[in-house]
Amino acid sequence: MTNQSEITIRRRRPKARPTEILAAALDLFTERGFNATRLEDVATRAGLSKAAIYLYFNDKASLLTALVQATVGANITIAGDMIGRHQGPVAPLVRELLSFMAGRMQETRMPDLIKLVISESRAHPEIGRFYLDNVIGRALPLFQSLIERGMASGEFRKVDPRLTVKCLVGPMLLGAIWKSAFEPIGAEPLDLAALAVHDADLIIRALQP
Amino acid sequence: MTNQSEITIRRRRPKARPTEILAAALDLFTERGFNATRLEDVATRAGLSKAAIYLYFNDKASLLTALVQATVGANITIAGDMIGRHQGPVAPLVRELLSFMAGRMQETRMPDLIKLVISESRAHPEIGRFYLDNVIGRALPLFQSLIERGMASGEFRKVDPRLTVKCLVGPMLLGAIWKSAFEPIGAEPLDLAALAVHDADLIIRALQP
DNA sequence: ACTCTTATTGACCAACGAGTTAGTTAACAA
DNA sequence: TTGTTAACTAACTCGTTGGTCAATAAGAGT
Repeated sequence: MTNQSEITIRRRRPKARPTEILAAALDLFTERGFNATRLEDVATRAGLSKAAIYLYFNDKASLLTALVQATVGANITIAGDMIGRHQGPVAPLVRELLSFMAGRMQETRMPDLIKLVISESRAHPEIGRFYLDNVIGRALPLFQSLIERGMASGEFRKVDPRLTVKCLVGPMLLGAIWKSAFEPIGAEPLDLAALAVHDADLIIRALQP
Repeated sequence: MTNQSEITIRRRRPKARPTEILAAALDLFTERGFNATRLEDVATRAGLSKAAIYLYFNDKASLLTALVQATVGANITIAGDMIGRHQGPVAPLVRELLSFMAGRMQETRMPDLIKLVISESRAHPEIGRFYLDNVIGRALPLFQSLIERGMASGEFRKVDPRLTVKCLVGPMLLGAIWKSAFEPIGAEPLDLAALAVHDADLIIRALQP
């Protein structure tokens, strides 16, 4: 408020702008939600004017699209590598992957982004479609291949891999929504790491022949 | 469009209004989302004027609150009865309860309502809080007591009941979001009944001593 | 110093939609 | 028939905000 060093000095830094804008947008979208966030506020937080945002993005929705693109892709690629590289029994890898997910959920703003995508997928189908194709459509088959590998080697009993994958991932989705939607309004904190361990434990046991 | 019988005849039917308004609101909220729905449209679909809505509801948000209250409370009570009445081994009851949930998800608009609550809990904390207290805060302990009963009788092995409940419910939440957020934009349909059966199956197996 | 390019902005607008109000009409009782 | 009340609406207010544009200034090159 009384911060005198906040006097805006016009600067031309076209390279740095987009990421600054996205960072500000992520902050505000997760704090107040997509609709309640005024582009004006994104601008001030990013240290430029609202009009300048339109030099770098087409409209409000494309901010969200860019955010999803920048954030989620990387994690899936890492997970894919983990799975591709791995040899031997798959049970430890299942544990490792779930713990990896839990870690990302605690450290990054993935839960908020997931909530945003779910919330806005009606009003902005492009965003939902992108998420469906690039996150869900990649993550689920990845896990599914893992289960199938375990079944082929006799490590796991025969089950429907598609349903099993959803049972494996469901609790983590619950965790994400818990963190992003319910903790902010007073729900007791949920230990995602512990949930991941327990989840992996239950599913692996359930898959013993 | 050319429906001549649509000439609006003013009627005074105060008893019927609220439910008609809520029905219209539910339709539109789930179709277009909460923010994108104009109160004007709710009014026309309900067959009255926007101003009349304010005779029955305080504001837009209270429409959503009323919707949640009317829809979710009943189911939980039913589930509570099922659990209270039940005797003997709990495994069959777990299956029955999950299948009951799946049924409600397929037949009613619960998935859409859940998505709405999640989406709007930031902008309208009262709604989120209500859901937290009356749905989550009732449903989870209910399931938890069931698990604990099974553990006490020796039917289940000892596990953390809180985490286990979340692993049990998570897949159903995934199902709800799948139906409400992703199926409308082209995701392959998900058989919730089959998911419920599989989910119950996995968890019960995982809980064998 | 002086251009020239382009990043940046202040000021604007059009549209929109939640909520209000003053007036109108249905229903019913006396 | 008429008066009264409660249900209802047309038409308005008013704050809000996404998006635009002409004007401005920062920096690079000369």
